[in-house]
Amino acid sequence: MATTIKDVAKLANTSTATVSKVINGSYSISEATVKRVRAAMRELKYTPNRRAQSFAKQASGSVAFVTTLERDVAFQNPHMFEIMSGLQHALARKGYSLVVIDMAEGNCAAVEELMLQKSVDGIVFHAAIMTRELSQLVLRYEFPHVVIGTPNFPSKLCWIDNNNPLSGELAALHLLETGKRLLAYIGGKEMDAISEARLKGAKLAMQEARLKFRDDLIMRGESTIDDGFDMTKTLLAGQTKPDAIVCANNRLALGCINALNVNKVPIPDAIAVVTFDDYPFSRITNPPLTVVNIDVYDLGMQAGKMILDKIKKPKLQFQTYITLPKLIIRESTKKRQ
Amino acid sequence: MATTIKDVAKLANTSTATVSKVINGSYSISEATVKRVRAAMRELKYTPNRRAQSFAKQASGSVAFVTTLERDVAFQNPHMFEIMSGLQHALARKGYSLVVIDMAEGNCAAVEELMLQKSVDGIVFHAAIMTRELSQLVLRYEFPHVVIGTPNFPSKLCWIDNNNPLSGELAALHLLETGKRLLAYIGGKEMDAISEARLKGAKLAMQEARLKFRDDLIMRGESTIDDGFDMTKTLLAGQTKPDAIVCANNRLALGCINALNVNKVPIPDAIAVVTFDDYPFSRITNPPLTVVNIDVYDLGMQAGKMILDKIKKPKLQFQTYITLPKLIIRESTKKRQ
DNA sequence: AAACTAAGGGAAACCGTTTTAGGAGGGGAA
DNA sequence: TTCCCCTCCTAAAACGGTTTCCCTTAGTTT
Repeated sequence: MATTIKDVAKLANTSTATVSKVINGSYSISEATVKRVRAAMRELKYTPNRRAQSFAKQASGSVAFVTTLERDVAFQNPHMFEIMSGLQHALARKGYSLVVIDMAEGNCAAVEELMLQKSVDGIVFHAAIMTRELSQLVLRYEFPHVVIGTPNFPSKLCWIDNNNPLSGELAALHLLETGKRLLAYIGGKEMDAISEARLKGAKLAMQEARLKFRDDLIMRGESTIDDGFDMTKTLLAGQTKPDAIVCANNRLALGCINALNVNKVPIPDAIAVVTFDDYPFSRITNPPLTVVNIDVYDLGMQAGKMILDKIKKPKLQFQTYITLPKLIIRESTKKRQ
Repeated sequence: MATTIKDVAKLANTSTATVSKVINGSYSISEATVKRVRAAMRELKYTPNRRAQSFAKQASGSVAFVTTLERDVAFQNPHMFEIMSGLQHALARKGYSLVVIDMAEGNCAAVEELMLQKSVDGIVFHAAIMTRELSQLVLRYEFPHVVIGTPNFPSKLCWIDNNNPLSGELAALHLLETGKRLLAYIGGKEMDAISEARLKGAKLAMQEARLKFRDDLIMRGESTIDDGFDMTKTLLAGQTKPDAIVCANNRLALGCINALNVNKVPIPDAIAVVTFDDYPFSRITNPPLTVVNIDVYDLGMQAGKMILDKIKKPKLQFQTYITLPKLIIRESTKKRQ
């Protein structure tokens, strides 16, 4: 039999109500009593039973992170881990715990259950799994939520995201500064909101330089190493060869670099390459990759803070970009020494 | 006001006890009653309140995964995500949820709290964060647990791990088969249990071939790309040059390959390279890496099943290796076509 | 027909907290 | 002195299920 609040009350010669108040603060209790209770708690090594607590308080003290742990996708999203890390830290700091849910392909039922069961106080979604249907569902229940990343359809959901357009702009600007003019873009399919946002930013940078992104230099495919390779080959075979390539993400970039190397295209002299998000291996590709990096850990952290805010004040509404992208210049865009 | 079990009971014209029994099964209830109750539940869109359930049942229905989400370390452990994925799936299948806990540097208090608070029914630890102190703590509380990976000190904890020695053996065997004889090993520090286990296996393979691992060809350092690079350089500068290098993990391998390339050492003709764990980028290094791969997803899955077993039968004791390593041969050990 | 058994169902206890409503006691104001 | 107000504390009622224990009923044995 574990020690309960009653044992503490008895030992401290007071009522359970008083003990509870001492634990939770926010009530006026005389200093003497507080001391007595504290001593009793210490003596009995008492810790409140969390299950009873969340039952009585009508709040679980936990937040769900709904994302995809899909085997292959997870590999494509090393970021997920860092986001989760930031999220967990933000929550733990306030005594909340993080429950990870894998949202298999369109399985809204799992999320509905989560809200119905009241097993968590709030939900953080990864934009990658957000569908219109799911969005409706969350709004209908008026459940505290935050989406990390921008949903790729209009919605009234609360979200926070990195500034992807700005990232794209920075990438293109950098290339322009190194004297490149014929920029190509290798991105995901149209539904890939991140890729599109970055492209948008890149286009903006060109426009501001009174240049234009050539439509035939914009390629779209799956976000895989293989497709990055193929799209690059297609670009090389085209009539207008670019003098720089912006890759929407690291997988495409890996494929791209590989294709350039195989075809013995000098990087960056003939074609420079820039991509997004710094990874350990960005430094050891041949040549090392220039990237526009964003702080995903911080993104998770902010999301954590926001969901806690939302839980406190459910009416809170926000849609925002956070964390500024930062350019890390490596050999894929600058001459080797 | 949410709908409760009472509402259902009233509508189905029965008692809450009966409704509860219908929900949980395992009691004899007439078919007619079951139907009536089910209908009422459906009509009211009733879902049991999970907080109340875990309070009444004295079981939270969740399992903690205690690991390190440390910013840098997480990058070094892309595996963590896959393990987590397998774990989550195994748990979800049985209606359990996964709580992720970051165990900051030796913070046993967090784990003790977890057990004291009874906020989870069992704990899965990642071996990387296992200390003697923590081990004692868990054993003292007799708390259901599973350690993924082998603790690097003797302990009575329950654990499951990949067969790292066998992986090492396979790696070395493969090199021997391709005609290599002077094997070098680039690994983590002595306390890196995984690295040591793989080395042990590699040594065994050599022994069986009546060869010996030369001590001066065994290097130890941090598991970073940089140290992999440096250790390889040291090997190249040594008097006895190896004709093959076994790298304890992918970071070391990346550094190693890089160093060989920089020094224009032909791979695999002069020196072959083999490492462990397949990553997307294993395919696109120059040359692509031969790896001995293990199924970490499955590891997580098995750990999930085991912790559920332990929760049911706390006396269960096991320490075991699972999942067989598999060799994936690429150009870093075979001649290019 | 009586006695026994098994199955179905309900009343009430229980799980360990929090929270509410109210009581006791002391101090200050009228 | 009386009244009021504050402070500190407590008894008891939630919170929403599960589980135990017992009662009823119908079927089976003897």
